[in-house]
Amino acid sequence: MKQELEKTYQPKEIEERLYQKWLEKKYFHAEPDPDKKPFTIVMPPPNITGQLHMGHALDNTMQDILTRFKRMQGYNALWQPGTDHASIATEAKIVEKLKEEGTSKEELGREAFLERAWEWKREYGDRITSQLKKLGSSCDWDRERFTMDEGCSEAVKDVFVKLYRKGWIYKGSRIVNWCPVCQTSISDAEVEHVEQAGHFWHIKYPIIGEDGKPSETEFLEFATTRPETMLGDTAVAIHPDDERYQHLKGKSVWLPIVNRVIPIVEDTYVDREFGTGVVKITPGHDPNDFEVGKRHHLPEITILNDDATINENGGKYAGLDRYEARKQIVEELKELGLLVRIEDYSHNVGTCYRCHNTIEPLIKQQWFVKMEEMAKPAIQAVEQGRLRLIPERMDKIYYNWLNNIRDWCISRQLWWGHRIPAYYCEACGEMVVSKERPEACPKCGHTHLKQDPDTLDTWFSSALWPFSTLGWPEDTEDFRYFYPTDVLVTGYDIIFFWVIRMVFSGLEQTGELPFHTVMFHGLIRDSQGRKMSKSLGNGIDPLEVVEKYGADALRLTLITGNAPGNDMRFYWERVENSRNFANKVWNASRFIMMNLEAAKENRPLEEQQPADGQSPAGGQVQPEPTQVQPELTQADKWILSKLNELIRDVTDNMESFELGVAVQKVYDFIWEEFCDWYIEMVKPRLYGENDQTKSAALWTLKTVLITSLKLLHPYMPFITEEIFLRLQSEEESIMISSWPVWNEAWSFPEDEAAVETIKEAVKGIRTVRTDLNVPPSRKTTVVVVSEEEGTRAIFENSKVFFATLAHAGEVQVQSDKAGIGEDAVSAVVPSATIYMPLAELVDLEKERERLKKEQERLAGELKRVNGMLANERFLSKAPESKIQEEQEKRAKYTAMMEQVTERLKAMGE
RNA sequence: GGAAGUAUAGCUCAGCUGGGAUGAGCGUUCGCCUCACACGCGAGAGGUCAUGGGUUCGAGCCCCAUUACUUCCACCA
Repeated sequence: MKQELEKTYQPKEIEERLYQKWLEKKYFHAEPDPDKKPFTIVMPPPNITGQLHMGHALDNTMQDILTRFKRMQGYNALWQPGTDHASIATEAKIVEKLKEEGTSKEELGREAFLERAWEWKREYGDRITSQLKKLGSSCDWDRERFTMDEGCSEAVKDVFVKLYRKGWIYKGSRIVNWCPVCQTSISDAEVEHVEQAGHFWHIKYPIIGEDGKPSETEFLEFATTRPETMLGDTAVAIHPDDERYQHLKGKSVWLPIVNRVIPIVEDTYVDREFGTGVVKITPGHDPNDFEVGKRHHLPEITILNDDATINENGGKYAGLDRYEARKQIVEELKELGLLVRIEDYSHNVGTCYRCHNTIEPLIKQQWFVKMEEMAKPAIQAVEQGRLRLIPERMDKIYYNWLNNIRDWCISRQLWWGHRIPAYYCEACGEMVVSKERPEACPKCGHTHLKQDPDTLDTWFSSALWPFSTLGWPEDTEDFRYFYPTDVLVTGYDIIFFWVIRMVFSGLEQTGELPFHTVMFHGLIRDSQGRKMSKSLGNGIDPLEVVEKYGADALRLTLITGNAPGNDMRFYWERVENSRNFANKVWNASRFIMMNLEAAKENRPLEEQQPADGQSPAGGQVQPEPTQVQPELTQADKWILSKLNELIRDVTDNMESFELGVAVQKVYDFIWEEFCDWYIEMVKPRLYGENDQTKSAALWTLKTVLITSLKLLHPYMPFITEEIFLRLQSEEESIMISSWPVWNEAWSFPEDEAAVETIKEAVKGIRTVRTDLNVPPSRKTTVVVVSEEEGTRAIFENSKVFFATLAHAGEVQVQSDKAGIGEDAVSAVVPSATIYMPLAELVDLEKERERLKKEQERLAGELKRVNGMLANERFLSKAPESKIQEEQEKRAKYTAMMEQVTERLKAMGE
């Protein structure tokens, strides 16, 4: 406290130093403690390939706010961090790098490739976590986990085997989404449908005549967006009731190019209204056709290789890329006279969510999770209110997905990830699903078993994250104590990938919901409302913001005005405003510290008598300075009372996850009430030589500051800690101090109202002076006239405020207008009329205009209130309190109107 | 083809279960370097809360319809 504080807040050095201290002191670390209630949040694990972006910054700021809030409330708060191996994304990056090096994963081989991947993990795995630290994240780094840790992998194997034994994981040959670039199958959730401009090729196949030969006159016409798939056509379908084609039932068509006779089948899947009402059926490459094929026992012909080139079933087109083949096939059909026309057509194409290339439906042997049974309890959890989604509208999205859920394809043809715990006997082919590699085949006893080459969908392990990180499936103390977790904070974009899968996995595996609340936030967009993306180059690096303005400023920016589930635009101007607020807090503190220092030199400040506070979690709490000093003035009581209300409101808002609203209230309180009013009001007492109330003022300044810093701490951890430590040496950190609690002793409704009255009068005087261009240097005599004795008493005791806040010289308070000149100007406020003899300074014509304007305004107000009170139905139906409220307003406005009118009359109007 | 969201001050957004829009930041106008802060202080201007109906004593908020933009889901080949 010795050193002089900088005039502006300099976050950089402070943030680094404090975070280091927090780490050293282990404040973030949580251990099971039966005497305290736990509060747990699991961090959505960022990808090891990832770089911190604004989405992470928002996500983690919210989690940190909740964690710090609960920690201060006395909960045993655990914020569990970790990273995700992100199998497909990481593997793609490594493959890319290998390509640059002129090699490939095949060349390297599986083992060497995995070694490279682990190297990658070691190199980049903690990049993102070190970036998170720059934000001030108070997660328990001692507990950092990785989805491919031994423990998490154990959980994955355990769940896989359990579900397999239950029959809810199965292996089957089904049509799946195949990404020819990533060279793996992906789940339905991982397919992004993108509208693309394409073509509709109208093609006709000759009908096989009675003679068994293709007709030269009779054709069946249809249209397709993927002509190359004709190589795999095994039928043509019509609707059974389509009158146009009744005569073709049971007949066949000639498949050109491949020269194959394929049947005409009848299926209600065909929409008669669409196109010609004819569909070519390619069971090998279209999910619907696959179903049709099953119903009609059609052969399934695969025509594509894994890299989307045509395979040997494509005859002369074999080896060509899918698009090249398409081009040439269209050309050949045209030559054959079978291409009717080409139409421009815009349609939805499935693309891979990782590499954005067009996926191909392919028939593959894959592993699936049966979803029907597990979906049900997940739906019920929300229906019954046991799981709360914020905002509530997410419920519908949640239900919609679960009600239409299809089996989850979990196998990936990738190397980086959890390998599927299935083993095949090399002798008899028997499959064994087991956590450990079996010694011998249970069927034939052969000892050579080969593990399934596939790995699991990366989301399979993320789905277990809330409990696998706590040691499950072992019955650990951590798991018993911290699980279920409390709140999950995440973006709405991963509700399907992750949130829902955690819910049903948690319910199935642990019998409990993994969390009771999910708080969704939106996206951070650029100033034009566009998504921040690498390709657009419009992303803003959160670390750059931290570097320039500090982590606290970034955090405040991201939270202020951010409503759950809504997107938000990023503006540098908003960060500047946050920085300005930090500076405001800094300077208010600087002012208070300077005065505390000055006072110390004269006489020691009395220590407060703390009263016991009780935390909702029943944990140990720091004492609250609830004892009120006897010499507190009205102003002191007013700010304490306001602060008390703030404590209650902010706590309520935070309990309801209304973080943006809560911080706005703290902001307004500190800047307006505390800085602009209270500190200004208190100055004369501090500067006075022998003011009796000086120590009360100092006590109040310090108490209000510390308390509001605590309320602000979850949002702006660094600056609040820095000031807290400089202000008082007895507590070692604000982050482990106790959260303020509303208390009766700080409730002063009368003093609150009195100071509001004074503020009103001060504002009235200021307005008049400004309107009439009275220079600030000009002090004026102020005469406050009020007929009401109580009001006079308030003003009588507050004369000093008119001097400091309203440029007043002499102040008189009286019950009538005795001695007031006809040419004084006046400020009419609800509680009083205030006169200032300024005639020689102002243009009286201007004063008349001003009063007339005021008269107009009051007339408007009176019209409204009178209208309401004249309405009989309002009087009979509205609640009594509302009516009374309006009546009071009427009285107030009527009185003010009288004053203004009288004043105008006096001025010869 | 379904479903959701958004439409409030020049800009970006808050506005809790319906009760005067004294809403916030930025911008803007005027006056101030007032001994914590010009990253500041004081005083303003600026909104028929998208449109049309309805419910209600009373609607930014509830209901219906419409328009615009955004997003999610969906197998119309």
